[in-house]
Amino acid sequence: MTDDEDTWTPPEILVAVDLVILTLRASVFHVLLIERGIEPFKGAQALPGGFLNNAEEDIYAAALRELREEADLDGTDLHIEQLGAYGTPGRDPRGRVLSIAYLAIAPGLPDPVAGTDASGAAWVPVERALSGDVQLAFDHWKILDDAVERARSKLEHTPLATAFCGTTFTIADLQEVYEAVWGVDLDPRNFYRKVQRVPGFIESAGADRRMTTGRPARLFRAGPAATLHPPLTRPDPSNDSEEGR
Amino acid sequence: MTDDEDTWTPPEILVAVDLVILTLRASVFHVLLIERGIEPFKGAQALPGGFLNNAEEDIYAAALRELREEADLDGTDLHIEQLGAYGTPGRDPRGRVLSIAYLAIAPGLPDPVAGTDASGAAWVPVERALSGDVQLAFDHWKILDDAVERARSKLEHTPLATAFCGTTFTIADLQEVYEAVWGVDLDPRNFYRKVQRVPGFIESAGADRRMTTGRPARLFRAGPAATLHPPLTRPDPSNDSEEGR
DNA sequence: TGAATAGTGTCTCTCAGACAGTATACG
DNA sequence: CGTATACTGTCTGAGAGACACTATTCA
Repeated sequence: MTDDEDTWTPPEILVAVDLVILTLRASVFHVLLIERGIEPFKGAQALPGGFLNNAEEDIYAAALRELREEADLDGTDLHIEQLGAYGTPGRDPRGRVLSIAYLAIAPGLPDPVAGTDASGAAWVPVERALSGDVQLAFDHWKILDDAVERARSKLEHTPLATAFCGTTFTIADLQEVYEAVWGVDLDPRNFYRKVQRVPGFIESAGADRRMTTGRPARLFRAGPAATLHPPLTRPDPSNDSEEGR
Repeated sequence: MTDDEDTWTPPEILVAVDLVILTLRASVFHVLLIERGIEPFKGAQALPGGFLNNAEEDIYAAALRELREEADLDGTDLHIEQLGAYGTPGRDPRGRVLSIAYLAIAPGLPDPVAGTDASGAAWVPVERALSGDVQLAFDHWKILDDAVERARSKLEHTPLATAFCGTTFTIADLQEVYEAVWGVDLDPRNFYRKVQRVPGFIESAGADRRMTTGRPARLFRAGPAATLHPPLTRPDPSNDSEEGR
């Protein structure tokens, strides 16, 4: 905006939207990946996403549209937040593409995605997707890594864990979310008290119960709190090299 | 990416970079704002920023360039991180502009910015900038608000506060940062112990001292830690309506 | 009845906040 | 000497983690 005021015009750039859709399936933390059918990165796995439809489309609306087209999910039910912009030149071999990444959290979906627009959509365990065994297209490994860290961190200070559950859930369900996303084991009894003590985190959903062997559990729904006071802190990973005392 | 595979081409969009530069001046939390000299929003205050130079420029590099051009700051010394993308259609009355916002933290700069590219650059207290008394251009109020909340939050879990100080600082300096950014008063004695206990937060910078009235203070520099364990938590704002006991 | 899961009580250790008290500079 | 700032010690109450114990269901 300094030199060449008369002749210079700002460049126009291709803008895309990428989605990191996280969920819990059978108590395991999963992400939705799609096998690319065309070059570049043909045959590799990629996050669902695509370009803006037109120069007037809102980026958030584009994220909702891709969610519908590629995962057959209704974004109005889900937690969605923006992760950030990934715009390093060269990240797409076809040319300059600026991608806005979104993080979506879905309640456990029992069946693999089928009949969707993209062929080869599949839920992949996050641990496997980040392990290096899976070939990820573009800079999608970095985007996924950022998304997972964002989710892990937000579990501590926000009620994000409830977004992994349905409208009602038990405290054991909530604990499964924390254990799967953080990759740790938690004491059910301490977890129980801790969660109950945070004002506005969860509230009772009637005297309802639930089928299982053992004593029925109370059902809860997400409460009005936007942040957790006190927070639920992750166990310190510095206690790794522990001895049997 | 679904219909009109043969005829449709993705739209190209103008991409800009906006900077939220935060610092401490005389123990008060400030942000750098620039008075706009041209329409739209002529006469209003705006965050420094501008369009990408060309279609190959990296967005992070563009942020560094704007930092140099508009604030005469060298980004290699500063903490810089991406805040997010702001792309609502209509945010710029001239047309569709997607803006990538960056957060920069600078050590206290004693003098107002002068001799810079943009006329009317000024440090404005954050509280005043967000109060509504200052007319902010575009959606810059929202960007600033997000940036301030990001900074406040990161003070808890990362050594970000050291980015507000020079290479060496006293613990009292660090406390001023926390007090100014959070807008609270802290007990110096508890703060002292708390900060010292976090491994890797700060480390002694020799037996150096410092001029002031009263006992000289030890100097420290930023330590190697990327996150603070345990964190420094903000006082609970729910203790507002307190009585005199 | 036993197995399985849900939920409670209680102990101990650590940490946060309050604040008395000591140390070292300047005038 | 007093004053101002830097730093240390100690008390108390709240929360984290460990774990014994009670409650309620199904087979």
